[in-house]
Amino acid sequence: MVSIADIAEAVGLSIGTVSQVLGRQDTRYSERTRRRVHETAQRLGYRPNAMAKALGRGRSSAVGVMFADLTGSYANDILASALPVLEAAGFHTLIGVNYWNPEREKQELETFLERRLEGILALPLDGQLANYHLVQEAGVSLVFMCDWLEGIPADVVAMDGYDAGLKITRHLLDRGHRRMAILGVDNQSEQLRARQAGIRSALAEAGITPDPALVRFSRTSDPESVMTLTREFLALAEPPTAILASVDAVALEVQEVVCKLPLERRPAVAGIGGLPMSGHGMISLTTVAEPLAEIGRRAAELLLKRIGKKRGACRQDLLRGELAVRDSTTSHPWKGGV
Amino acid sequence: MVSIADIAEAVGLSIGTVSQVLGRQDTRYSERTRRRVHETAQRLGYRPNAMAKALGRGRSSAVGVMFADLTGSYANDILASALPVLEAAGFHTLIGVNYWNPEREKQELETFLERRLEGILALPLDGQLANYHLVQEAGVSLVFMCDWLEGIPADVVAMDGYDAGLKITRHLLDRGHRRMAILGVDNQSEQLRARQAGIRSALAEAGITPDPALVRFSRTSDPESVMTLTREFLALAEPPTAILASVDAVALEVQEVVCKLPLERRPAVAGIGGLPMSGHGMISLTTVAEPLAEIGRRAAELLLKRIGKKRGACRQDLLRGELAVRDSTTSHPWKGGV
DNA sequence: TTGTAAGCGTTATCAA
DNA sequence: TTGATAACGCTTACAA
Repeated sequence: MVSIADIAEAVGLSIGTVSQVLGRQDTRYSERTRRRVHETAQRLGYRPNAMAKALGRGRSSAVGVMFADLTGSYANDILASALPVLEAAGFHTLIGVNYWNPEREKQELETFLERRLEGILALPLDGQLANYHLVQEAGVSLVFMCDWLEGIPADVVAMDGYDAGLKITRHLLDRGHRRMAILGVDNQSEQLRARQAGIRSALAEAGITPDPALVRFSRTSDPESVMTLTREFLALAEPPTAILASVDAVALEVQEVVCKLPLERRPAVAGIGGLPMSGHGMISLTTVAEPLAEIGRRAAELLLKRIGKKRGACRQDLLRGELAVRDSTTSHPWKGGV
Repeated sequence: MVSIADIAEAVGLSIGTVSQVLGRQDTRYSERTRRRVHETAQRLGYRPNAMAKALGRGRSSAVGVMFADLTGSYANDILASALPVLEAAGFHTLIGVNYWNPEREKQELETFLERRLEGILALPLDGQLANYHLVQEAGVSLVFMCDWLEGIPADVVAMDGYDAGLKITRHLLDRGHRRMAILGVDNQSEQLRARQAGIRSALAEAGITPDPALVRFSRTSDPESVMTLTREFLALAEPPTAILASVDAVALEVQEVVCKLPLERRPAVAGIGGLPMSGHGMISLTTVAEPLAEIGRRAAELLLKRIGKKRGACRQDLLRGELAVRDSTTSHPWKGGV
């Protein structure tokens, strides 16, 4: 691999000079020198060594982004809007995936730290305070996206879950539903808690006390669990007229069951999140869409600010999601209200 | 940041000793020394600097994986099976995304090279020979996944597109379709070419010469284009009884249009790829599923071999996809054949 | 069993 | 406008 030293030798200049010419767009060297250095670098096929550079400068100029998985378009959409911001500021971005495994989350964060990343954007697994303690002890800037950890003092950019819960529930109420089932997940992250709170508030507003039999929590990422609960709802003496899931993925599973029923027995279904799948004409799930692009952009900007000046109060940036009304709550027998 | 030198000083040993103790599981040092070094490292909160380590050893122990985007579960599933293999061999994995932009693909590959990655797993954009020439000139091991570039001598692990085309077409023929529309995409990658070839072979087998009016190519990633073509098919004097898309994403768009039609006018729809969405009960698209997990695992293994011994003939590992028969081709008026 | 010292490929500082 | 030289944090002979 050709190094700066090879260029220096080939062109008959010192290493320092070559480094300077190649590293800055300074004009403190003669036109002739600069031209010769660049030409030689080109000719020799020189490619800077990022690690040596980082070591020499004392900073990696890189940040990390941590996701639980890469399904749907979560990671895709967030990165699409975060990357340009980060790159414009001269940062390279490493992507970490923990596959919902706390152990792996720790491991990935650890490699982030070993690579001396200057900041981390993370969608944290719920309950893993220790992992992010690690990050903060290491003095690395941290911004949570989409969710957060009570107890870790970091900036947050996320959808306003309370508002989302409120919106979707009011929508169902508006359509005349008085008896709706609430399907949460046992993964009790702050974001999900907020959504639940919003849902309950909306019900309370309408003077409805949720029937305990209609409030259940499915095991995370276990489709079977969701289907079973759904069937139980439907088998009740007085089944719900609507099923509201606090996460789109769960709502989609609910639909798997519901779509087998004859039209007149199907409850309305709604979710929260805005998975791309929910927008397909054959699924058409009513939901509140998380503004992922906006979240990614703002999170990146906030991280840059943090990297700039470490200290300062934590910002909690909650963005409103948009209600997407679709067939799953409108083209039903009770269309137009009771 | 605490370094190996800090530990050495604190414990009263030389830097070399500390490095050895921390870096190997050798037993060539006294029990006492090893214990003290480890304890001190722990106490001081030492975290090795990955970049310094790489520089010192002359190898990065890292590889890169390049994707076009992170939607669906392509990247997710491939990584899920590739990462364990790579990690077991002591490699860290960097993820690159090019968002279908050749310029960005080049840029990302360039940073891979600047970080001195030892190998690259890539799902290449079609037609960008130059980008991967770059990689090979740099002497970095390369394995293509899912698709490949004619002209770049690299190992390949992908679904057998020809076989997939054959399978899905035969399935439609079996169900009695004689007049089917073929919807490709103008992105003519090798994988897509192979699928088209398979489709044509199956038709030829059945003695069918495709009606030119029924073979069209949509602009990649342009839903409008797909919908328009679909409507044109349906508006023909003699409309097709089935629409076969060479990519699931396109088939899903076709379904967007088709699902609005009354049942008796709906053609069957089929795709190739196996997007997770296609398996949802409300979509239920017949397709040939790419064995992503297997592709990821094998690609990683092949890459490791390549990193071991650079030279050797290129392997082209084509895996059979599995036909998933679903409602989109079975629950139709012509169910059971013409 | 431990220490010394020469790299690895840069950047940065300070003379010349 | 250039050239030495000391970092950066670690590995790895080789010497003691």
